[in-house]
Parts: sequence; C-alpha cells; structure tokens
Amino acid sequence: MRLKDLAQHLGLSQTTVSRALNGYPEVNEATRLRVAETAARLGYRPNASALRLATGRAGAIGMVLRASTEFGPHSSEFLGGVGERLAAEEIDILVSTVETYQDEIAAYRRFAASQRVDAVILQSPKLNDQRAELLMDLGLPFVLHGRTNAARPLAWLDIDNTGAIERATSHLLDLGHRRIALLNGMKGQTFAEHRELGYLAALSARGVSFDPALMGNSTFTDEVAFRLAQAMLELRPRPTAFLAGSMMTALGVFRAIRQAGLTLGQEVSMIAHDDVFPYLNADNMYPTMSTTRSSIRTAGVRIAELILQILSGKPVEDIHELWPVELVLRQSSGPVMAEK
Amino acid sequence: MRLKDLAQHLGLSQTTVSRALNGYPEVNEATRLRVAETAARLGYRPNASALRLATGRAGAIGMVLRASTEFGPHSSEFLGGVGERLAAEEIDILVSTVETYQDEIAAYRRFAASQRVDAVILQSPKLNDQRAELLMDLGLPFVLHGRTNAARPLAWLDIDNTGAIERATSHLLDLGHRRIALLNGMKGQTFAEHRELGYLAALSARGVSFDPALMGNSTFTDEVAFRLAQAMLELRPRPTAFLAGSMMTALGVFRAIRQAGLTLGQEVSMIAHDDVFPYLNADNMYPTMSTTRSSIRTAGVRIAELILQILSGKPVEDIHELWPVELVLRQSSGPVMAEK
DNA sequence: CAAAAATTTGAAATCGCTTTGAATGATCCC
DNA sequence: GGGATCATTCAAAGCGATTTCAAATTTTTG
Repeated sequence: MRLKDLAQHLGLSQTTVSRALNGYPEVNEATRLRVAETAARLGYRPNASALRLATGRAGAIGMVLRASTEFGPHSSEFLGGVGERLAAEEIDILVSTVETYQDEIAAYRRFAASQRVDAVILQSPKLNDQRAELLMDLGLPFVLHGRTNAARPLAWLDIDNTGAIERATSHLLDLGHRRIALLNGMKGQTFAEHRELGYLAALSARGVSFDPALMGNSTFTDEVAFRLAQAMLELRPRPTAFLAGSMMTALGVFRAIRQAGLTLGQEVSMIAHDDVFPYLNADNMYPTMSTTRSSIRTAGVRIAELILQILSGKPVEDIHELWPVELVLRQSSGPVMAEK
Repeated sequence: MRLKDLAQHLGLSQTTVSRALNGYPEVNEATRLRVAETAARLGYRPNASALRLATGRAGAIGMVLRASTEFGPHSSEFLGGVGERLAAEEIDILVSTVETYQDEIAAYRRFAASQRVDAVILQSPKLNDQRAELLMDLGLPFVLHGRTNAARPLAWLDIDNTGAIERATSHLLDLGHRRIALLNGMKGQTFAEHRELGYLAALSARGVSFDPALMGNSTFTDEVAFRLAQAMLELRPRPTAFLAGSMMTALGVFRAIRQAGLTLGQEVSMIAHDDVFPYLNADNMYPTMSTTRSSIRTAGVRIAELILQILSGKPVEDIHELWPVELVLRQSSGPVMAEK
C-alpha cells in the first residue's frame, strides 16, 4: 500500500492525499476526513525510507552502547525512559553495540556520514571526553547524559553527584562516623570525580582526614564491590560506614558485611546510590537501604525531550539541567556504635 | 558528500562510482581502486535512507521491549549479542519500547506497514503466542527466541529448559533432597511451562509427590524471590533445596536463607539458572553457585545469524535450534542434611 | 454580472541512491 | 580490414514520499 495506490483508490492526486494526512491547511475538510478514514481502513503508513529521504530527517536517534562497560540495568532503564518519550513522536532508537573505544568513535562517524540518525545521546562521559568533541566536529546534534569539560557549548543533563555525596557523607558524619568508605566509579569518569569532590568536601568541612585506603574505584558490580568491601572490613580500625556507588555495589557490600559477621544498620552503616530499578527496591531490602536517589528512567524521558527541542531548533547553549538528588534515610544507616 | 559530488570529483558517472563501490564486476580495476581510494579519503558513505529506498531493504531489524517485564539484564545481554553479529553487516537494531501488550502489537504493525525493519526478533513467547501469528500474517520475517505452538512453521532458537531442570532436579534427588522448591517464571510463558515439565518429570521418575506449596510463579527479581523463599522456608518440613529461575532470583533466595539463619550449601541447597551476566558471576559468589548455564549473549549472536539467513532466503521451516544447557555444580548444592 | 480573490486540487520536480538498457571504444577473429 | 565480441562507461528511469508551482474551481466583491 503506497501513497500512489491510496491516491488512486480515492481518486485523488498524491499531493492532496499527502497534504491531507500531514495536516496542511489547504485541503477541504471533507476531503481530509475521507482520506484519513480510508487511510486508516487500509492501514496505510508512509514508507519510512521514502519519507526520510524526502524530508531529510532520519526519524531516529542513536545510542552507542559499549558492551563491556555500559550494558546492564542502567542502560536498560535509561533506554526505557528515552523510548517512552520518543515513541510518541514516531522516532526510533537505533542501538549500536560496540566493544572498544575505537569502535565507538567509528560508530559515530558512520552515524554522521550515512545520516542514519538525527541526533545521539552520549553517556558516561569522562572529564575531558573526546567523543563530545568528535560529535561537535561532525555536526551531529547530541545531548550529554552527564557533564564534561569542553571548549564549545553543548547540551547536557546531569544529576548533582557532588551534592548528593556531600550530603550523604555529612549525614554519616553527623551520626558520628569517622571512617567512611567510598565505593566509587572508575577514575576519570565525570560522575566519579564529582562524587569524590563531594566526599572530600564533606570530610574536610568537619576536619576529618581522608584515608586513601577507604576509597575504591571500580565498576559497579556485585562481585567487585564484595571484594573491595571485604578487604576494607579487614582494616583496623575498620570503616563504620559505606557509601556504595550503585545498588549492585550495595548488594556486594551487604554480602561482605554479613560475611564479616557484622550487621548492616548496626555495626556498619551504608548509604547507596539508587538509580531506581523496578526490580531492585531499596524499600524491600532487609534492612531497608538508605539511598541517594535519582531515577535514571526519568532522566531518559527528559533527555529525549531535550533532543526533540534541539531538533526543533533550540540552541544547545540553553540546554543545561542539573538535577537534585534525594537523600532517603532508611534502616541501613544509623549512629556509629562502639566497636566490640 | 553525495554520490553525485563524489562522481563529479572523479570525473565519472554516478553509475560507475556506485558499481565500483559495490563490487560489481563490470568496472575497470584501475577505476575501482581510484574510486575506492577517493571515497575513503573524502569519507563518503551512502545516505542510509536513499540506499534503503533504492534497494527496498530497510537495513535494520526490530526488537520490541516491554518496559515492565522484558527490560533488565537479560535484554541487555541479549541485545549485546545480536548487535555484535549485526554490526558486521551494517544492519541496525531498532529498539521500540512499549508499556502494554496492545502497544506491542501496534508496534509490530507499524514496523510492517512502514517497512522500517527487514525482520524482528520475538522474545519471551507464551505457549500460544498471538504475536507470532500476527507477524506471520503481516509477512514480517522473524526469529523466535523460545518456542510457541503455531499452526504454521516458524524459525526459532531455544534452550532446553525442560532437560535442564529435569537434570538439576534429578541431581538434587540423588543428593537425597525430597522437598525441592521451584521458583519459576510466570505461568503461560513457554520457558516456565517447560521448566515445570522437567521438574515434574524428574519428581515422578523417583516417585516423589509434587507439593504445590513448593512452586512459585513470578517475575525474576531479587525482591519477589526473597518473599517467596521466605514464605517457603517457614513451611514444616521446610524445603531443603531450591531451583532458582535466574541469578536475580538466586540472590533473593540467598537472602531469605540467611535471614532464616540457615547456610546455603549446608542446610539448604540451591541450583540457579544462569544466563551468564558479566557482572553477576556464579563462580564469585560465596558459596559459589551451582547453576544450569546457557549464555543468553551467545544466543543473541546466533539469532542474529539466523535472521541473516532468513533474509538471504533460507526457509524458516529449516530453522530450529534447541540448545543444550550445562549443569555446573559448585558449592551451593550438596547432600541433604538431617534437620536440626 | 464580470473581475478579483480565495479555496482546493494536481503535475512535476526533488531527495540520493541503484539498476536497466544503450552507447562507446578496444580487442578479436577469419 | 571489417564484422563480432568484450570491456567499460553513461544517461535515465525507478524507489515512495514531500513540496513547489501552476491550474481549476468556487466565492467574494464592486
């Protein structure tokens, strides 16, 4: 069922049918109704490739996912949010999976040269992210999920990692904790650097000295977190509180705490960062988990919205959003206890 | 940089340039080299929409993900596998996220009518899956990840869920367990039904009667599993072994076991199904987890391959693959202990 | 009631590529 | 040497939509 067929069926020209369907004003209302009705009845939908060629818009946005690091629950949730918003506009999400950094660069070049996508979403930036520079050079519009240092203005949305960790750390300090471990992301990642900043700021505000042995930089997996936490719990004096970078991390720390014969919420406190996964609920853990919380899905929805704004001409220098992070206190964090 | 520009630059016709780049035989070797070199130097890539319109191929395959149920680690890993194989062929993955079943049906209709994708991958089938029927009606090629009952032949790849659970159950029975709990997926899902079959077959082969209280049907989340397992552990006599449907489930069960003051691998055994996630390793758990194992990523790679075969004309009735599942015994499963 | 303006429709160009069918030269063979 | 063959190249016709520009019809106006 092509436009031509539909037009023939209606005894109209392609022009008129096209206009009727796309809401142009210069078409008789009766005709429009007839066209719309017939199109719906016959299940007509414009051929995507033809439409894109004619309009010059690709009707898709791209996301490049690095299989080794970026996959996992975070991406899924985020993708869900993006899709939710974009579905309404009939814009597709094109997912490209790559293994290496070089592949990722190549993927963006392909996107740009073949005009496969109208814009991309860039995730997990480093402090000085070359990918952002590349995209600007390529003239491929994008929204950055996170922040990076760049000479030129770019659109970004980020959560206030510094503020979140600073508050969480301060809260633990208020509860009397002095040996607070930070399980952070990899060095160089913007969010990790920001969290470290918040952590150090809170410590120094109370005159608590920083102990490098209490800071770990790793990926956010259950297993790595378990090992780091286990090692830290063997220190003497041992840490009395943990700041876990993600809920996965929290699960690992939790296991290490139990393994050491300690009780979470008693001898050891923990505050974890919660990106809000439907299948990993801080409220349903035992003990319930204190968290710094910000929905990654909601961020996805919003970023999709920002992309749409860029595509309709809004200047990128006007697009910066820094989202506050909630601190939700539950059972896993409590006052420091005297060591037995 | 369009084909036209490139041709002009080379002093050739579009025809010749196009043929040179696409490897047609009727072009002088010297010319081909010159064209290839210039194209590479100028970074020419055909416009995706134009190419698709001209060839009639969409150059993309579709996946519809139900946000509520299908997201999460499984999809991510699977997607990684699919992408890995498809990237080599310059075929994109188009991800559409939906909330409801109705949306999902609509998404497939859109795919078909707008010819946005050449084929789709269908996941998480039910015993009688209407989506498969729809896709066949629409004439949209697809590979089913799993199995379903259908009148017409269709391409599928599935793992041997029945065999896997049957072996795992038998093994536990061999170890003396008689009260074996099964935490299964939702009723109606093919894989869950298959697993139930394997479970019942193993029980009845030893003349062990089936206790409905020991079977749970739910989604595979940490939290739901925790609750189910907690409730089961309050039964008297309580289950001495668990079959966990996924690694997420296993984590929940694990927590419930600890919560009940029991030790996994001692008073209680567990065998979990492992889809092989890089960030959740059965070997690195404490105790290490016995599993039925089959890589969902590898399945993704293979399904992508099967799609390519279908697109190049292989009849779907020749495409059926049933993959065996490994049983990997580790510390979490052991002989039954006398109840204290 | 004729001329002007507004409304509604359509023919054809366009987007950037592939591919058909024809044309050009070079090479071969008798 | 001239007709047939082969190797290269190109002009132009699609692919299925949108959009420009012109034409036809209706309505308004003086």
